[in-house]
Order: sequence, then structure tokens, then C-alpha cells
Amino acid sequence: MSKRATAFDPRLFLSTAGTGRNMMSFKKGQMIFAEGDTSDAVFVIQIGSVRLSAKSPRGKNATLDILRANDFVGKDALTGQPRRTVSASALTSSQLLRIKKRVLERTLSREIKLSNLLWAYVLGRNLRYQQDLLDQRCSDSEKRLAHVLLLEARLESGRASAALIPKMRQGMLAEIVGTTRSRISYFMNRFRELGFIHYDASGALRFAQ
Amino acid sequence: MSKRATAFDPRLFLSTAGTGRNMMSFKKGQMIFAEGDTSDAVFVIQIGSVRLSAKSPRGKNATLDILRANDFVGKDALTGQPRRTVSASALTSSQLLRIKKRVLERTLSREIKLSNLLWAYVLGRNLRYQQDLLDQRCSDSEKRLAHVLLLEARLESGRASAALIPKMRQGMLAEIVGTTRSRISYFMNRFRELGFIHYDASGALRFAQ
DNA sequence: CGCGCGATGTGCAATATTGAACAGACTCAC
DNA sequence: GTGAGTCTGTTCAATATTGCACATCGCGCG
Repeated sequence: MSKRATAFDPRLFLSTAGTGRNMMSFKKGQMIFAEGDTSDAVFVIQIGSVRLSAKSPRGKNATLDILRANDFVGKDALTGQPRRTVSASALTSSQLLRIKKRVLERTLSREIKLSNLLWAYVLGRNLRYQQDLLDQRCSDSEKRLAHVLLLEARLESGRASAALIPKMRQGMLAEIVGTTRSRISYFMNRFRELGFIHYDASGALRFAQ
Repeated sequence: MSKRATAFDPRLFLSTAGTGRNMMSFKKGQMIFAEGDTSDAVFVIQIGSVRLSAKSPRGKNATLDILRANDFVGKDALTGQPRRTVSASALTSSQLLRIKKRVLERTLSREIKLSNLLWAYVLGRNLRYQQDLLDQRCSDSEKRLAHVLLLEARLESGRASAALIPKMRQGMLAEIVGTTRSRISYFMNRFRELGFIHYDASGALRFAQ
């Protein structure tokens, strides 16, 4: 790597293989890393979506986040935590760029653009978690489900018009919302009866206009 | 300020007044900033503790975090958010260093030590929020209360031995745990009956040995 | 086709939680 | 000390939520 042959491009760095950075593919449902694994790399999602989950002491487990293209997975590696505190698995078949912790750290300390990009990302996530916490503490599960669905729709298609939600099992929704599957089933049907949503031919969801 | 007369000390930067950094005092209960205020500075707690809270659409409000010495308040200013997304108020009479956003950003881009310090902090918070979310989604309110109390005790006194919890109103605990005051009262008494905790002469809490 | 399998629709009793009310204790200013 | 205001202990009916069980549905596969 010739130094400064060209200007450093953080997007390029985060989307192509190189020293300490290799592209990996994961099949739907495949584990990327598990709680307790050694934590020595960060991943950047190129294609697909990834679920972060963790297990509570009592064995129940919760989905903490759903990440997609351009999101970072496993950034807690940068805290110096030797072990993963959450599990990550591919929600759809995905492609991720794996960046070794050392390499990322070194590049971060040299490339201010990359640093800024990651700053913005991490602070944004922080905000998001705070909002989730607020939602969880103040809303009942029906409102939380509605919230999750709307958020999914917005993320999935930039525009609200095409609000389409990809198929998602009720059990998974239950983990995200923090309730039981039977409750999800009950609410989904209610939403449908009330005309808020309806199922597509493919089984995907669509919001009423 | 002579450049590089001495090595840059991030701790000094974060604990003393200077250009763009001035020390401020807040009385117990006083608002530091409110949801919606313009977001142009970050605070560093020197003495005291600060509560972050937010109001849900329905009017209920939740306590998202309790911060203390060396914690940063209002770091969302760095995201470029023009407005505060949460409110901050002094839980005890406190002293904070207010650092103008511009000044902090500039210094961050120059001083790697400061940057590293803040990185570690923000990533750590991220982790913390994830844990909170997990707790909230998987535990019932009784367990959450126990969890909050233990956490407080540990933060308050480095050692578990002296586990003393400063006085905290039940209404506040309710906001933190995400339940109602009557529930908190009920659980607190239960904990006491079961011998897990007992009140001090001063009204402070103490964990049983 | 008929089977197995995973996912959904539904019902229900046992619990947990809310929201409101009210009395008593405590604190602080006057 | 008195009174206002705040916080706590306690109660209770109305709801929300859980955990389970079981029927049903859709679908791929031999």
C-alpha cells in the first residue's frame, strides 16, 4: 500500500477486502458470532441483514437490534472487551466485510474521515437505543409492535408509500417487541381487522394507505 | 495558549475551564437542558449526578440514565443533531464543565488521546444501553428493580461491602424501572421483609450482608 | 396423495401490572 | 407548633400479559 498514492476513501475501506479485511458470506440463519466468543474484529454489512440478540440470565432471549447494509456489527470489540456481549446471526443470506480489530484501530487513528464516519454511526446508534428504551418503558406491547412495524417499513423502503415489510416470523417479532408470540398473533390480527395492514400475496405485510 | 508547550492532557482538558469551556453549577433539581433545546455543547460532570429523561408521546416520562462524575452529558450534540433529544437535570447539586461543541470537535480532531477517551466512553455507554434493553425486555419489574438497586449500590461505592444507596424517591425509581410508584413501594417492602435490604437511620438503603 | 413440520389462529386460567384513591409520616417555612 | 406540601404504605378493581394447549394452515417431499 503506497502511502497517500490517492486520497483515503473511507467508503472504499469499508466495502472492499484488503490487508486485515476480508469478505465473508453467511447463509440465512447462520451465526456470525455468539455471546462469549473472543472479540477481535468488526464487521460491516454489505448485503443482507443481521440480528443482534442476547440471552437474559433466565434463558429468555431478546433481539436488541436489526442491522442492514452499511451498519457495523460487533463494534463493542473496540471497547477492549475481550468477549462478545451479544450474538449476531444472519437474518437473510448476507455478505459482510470482516475487519480485524487491530487494523481498524490503526486506520482509525490515522484517517480522520473514517473516524468521523464511525463517530457519527456510534452516536447515532446510541440515540437509537435511548429511543428504544424510552419506547419500552412507556408504551404497552401493542404500541411497541406498531412502532417496530413502522420502523421496519421505513427502513425497508426509503419511501413510506411502498411500505412493505418483508416476511418476519411472529416468534421473532415477539423477541423484538419483548412479549409472547400469542400476543403478537393477537395484535397482528387486530391491526388487520382495523384495516391498518394487510397481507400481500407473498405473505409480506403492507401498510394501508 | 502556546502550542505544545506541554503534552496535552485530556483529563485536564475535561476538568478545567478554558476557551470554550466554562464551569457551571446547578442546584438540586435544576434543569441543565431540556428536550428540544438547541444542542451546541457537551457537559462533563465534575461533581454530583445527573438524570437523563425523555417524554414519551403519551406524556409519561422515563429516566434513561443516571450519570455521575466523569460522565459526559449531551454527547448527542456531536451527532449534528440541532436539538436535544432528551432532558438533563441535576439529581444532586452538581458542577459541570460546559464545552462548546465547536471547541470539542476541533480538539477531538487534533488530540488522539482525547479522542480515544471519548471513544471508550461512548462505546461503553452503548453497551450499557444494550444491557438495559435486554433487562427491560426479559425481566419483570421486580427483577428490574433489584437490578437497578444493585447497580446503584455498586456505582455508589466501589466495594460491595459498603453497599449503601443514597436516598432516592420511589417516584424516581418508578421512572427508572419503568413501572408505577405503588409497585415500587410494594416491592421495596417485600425486599425488606425478605431481609435483602434495610433502611438506614438516615433513610438511605443498605443491602444485607 | 398423505405425511411431517413449522408457523399461525385461538382460547383460557393464572399472574402481573396499572391507575387511582386515601391515610399516615415526614420536612420545611413561617 | 402549625399547616402546606411531599413522600410512603396500602388497598382495590380494571386491564394487560403470560404460558400453555390445541386446532389449523400451507408447503415441500417421498
